[in-house]
Amino acid sequence: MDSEASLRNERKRGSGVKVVYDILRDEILDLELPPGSPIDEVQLSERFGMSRTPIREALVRLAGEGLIDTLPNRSTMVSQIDFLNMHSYFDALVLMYRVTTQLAAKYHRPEDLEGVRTLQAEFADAVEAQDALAMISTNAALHLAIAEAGRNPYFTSLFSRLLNEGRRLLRLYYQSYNDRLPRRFVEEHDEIIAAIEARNTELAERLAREHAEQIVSQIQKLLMREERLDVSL
Amino acid sequence: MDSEASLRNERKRGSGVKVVYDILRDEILDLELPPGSPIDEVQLSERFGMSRTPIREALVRLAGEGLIDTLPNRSTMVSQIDFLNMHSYFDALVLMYRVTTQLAAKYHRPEDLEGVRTLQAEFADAVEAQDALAMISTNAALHLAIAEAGRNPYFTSLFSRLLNEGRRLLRLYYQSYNDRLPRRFVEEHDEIIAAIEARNTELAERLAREHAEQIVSQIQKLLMREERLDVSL
DNA sequence: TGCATATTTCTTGTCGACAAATTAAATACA
DNA sequence: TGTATTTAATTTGTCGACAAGAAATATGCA
Repeated sequence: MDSEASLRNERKRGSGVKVVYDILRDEILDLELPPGSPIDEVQLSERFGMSRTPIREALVRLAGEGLIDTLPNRSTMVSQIDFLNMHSYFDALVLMYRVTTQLAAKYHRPEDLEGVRTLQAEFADAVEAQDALAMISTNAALHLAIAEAGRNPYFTSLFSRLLNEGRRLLRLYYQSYNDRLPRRFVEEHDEIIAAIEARNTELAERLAREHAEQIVSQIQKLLMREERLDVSL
Repeated sequence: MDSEASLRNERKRGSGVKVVYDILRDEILDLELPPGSPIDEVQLSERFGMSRTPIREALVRLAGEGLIDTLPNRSTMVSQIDFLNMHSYFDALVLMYRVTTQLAAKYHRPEDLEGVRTLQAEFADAVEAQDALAMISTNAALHLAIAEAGRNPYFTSLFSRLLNEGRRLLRLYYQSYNDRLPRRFVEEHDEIIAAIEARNTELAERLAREHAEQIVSQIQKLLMREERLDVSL
């Protein structure tokens, strides 16, 4: 497993941290590194064929985004998904859906919508193919593109963080995405995009709110189902 | 100037980065390090009496919060205050004022209000003493305490970031705070706290919104005055 | 055997040094 | 004198090594 380490000498100076950061980030979000997994610096330095210094820098960045937890002088591990404060997450997610969509209707430029439409087409393909993992990631990319058209970096960065955490959460339950609901999401996306294009801020906000609440209520149903399973075991 | 470096040997392992991070952060927010200031790693390592490694880690964290900008292989410097996208900042600030106050009215516990009242008293003292710098920092602390009573870490962390950036911004114009307006802020704070205690979410949200818009419009007036000055020079 | 203490092992935090990238200075040339 | 190319100096990115803390293991003692 030295496919990454073998790049040792062809790496450009300064690119190491980004590579490590991106790969670890994806592995955490895809649950390849499940919550609670220990993060060993020397192990990572062997795997990526570089010293501990750049590894460490990547870990500091991940810790800054709350993806890993570091206990001083002790182990560092992938952060837990907090099921207790889930309502905080849903509150923030719904609000960001609303406000970013509203701002997109207000401030977008025509060329922004091209990228959005491309991603919407990819999302529709993923739904058609019943590829739940692709649905999750293209959905996040789509809404992030809408947020960027709203041109408020504060909202966009918070929204991005929330969508990433959601990616981790949804991956736990992606099996149940194989029903008829996603098709409704495709239609809702189309409506939202149309409202943005028409610069109808009120409608865009309302549709985004309903869309977000749909998603949240579905996740909550999944969580409750899971809880019942826990009890019955 | 080796008052910091002289602590070399009494420092506990692992505390170095936090010290450097905290000090640099304050110096940036207080404009002792104005936007655009170059950050030299070896200079800092001499000043703090430690190697470049912990300095570097502190800088990575500061970069993660957008307080410094790092160009690869080149200099790193204190990030600029972005006057062009100011409306994004105000939009986000007002929304966070509203939502955190609303959630505080909903979820606060009685003991939360003790800390809030203490900070409100400190704010009133600062206004009475016409200490603009203290007003800025106690005001931020007060609203952050309210946000924490709302118990949504996503909103609280974004709000904290916004208040910090505001601290930097306001410090540019704090002279003009020596007028009668701050007294009105004291009264508005009292009303907001009362609404929170009464768990009147709608009122709390409305008051917070008006309060935030007051502040924003005052800052905007200051900015416009400054622009006129720029033109006349 | 059961518990407290000492020792070893393992992981993290820090260090000084080196090498690559960039910038500044110096030299060559028209 | 002005511009292009080389050379030196500065600064960042990376490395290997060492030391401090904490955890695991071993030892001493009742």
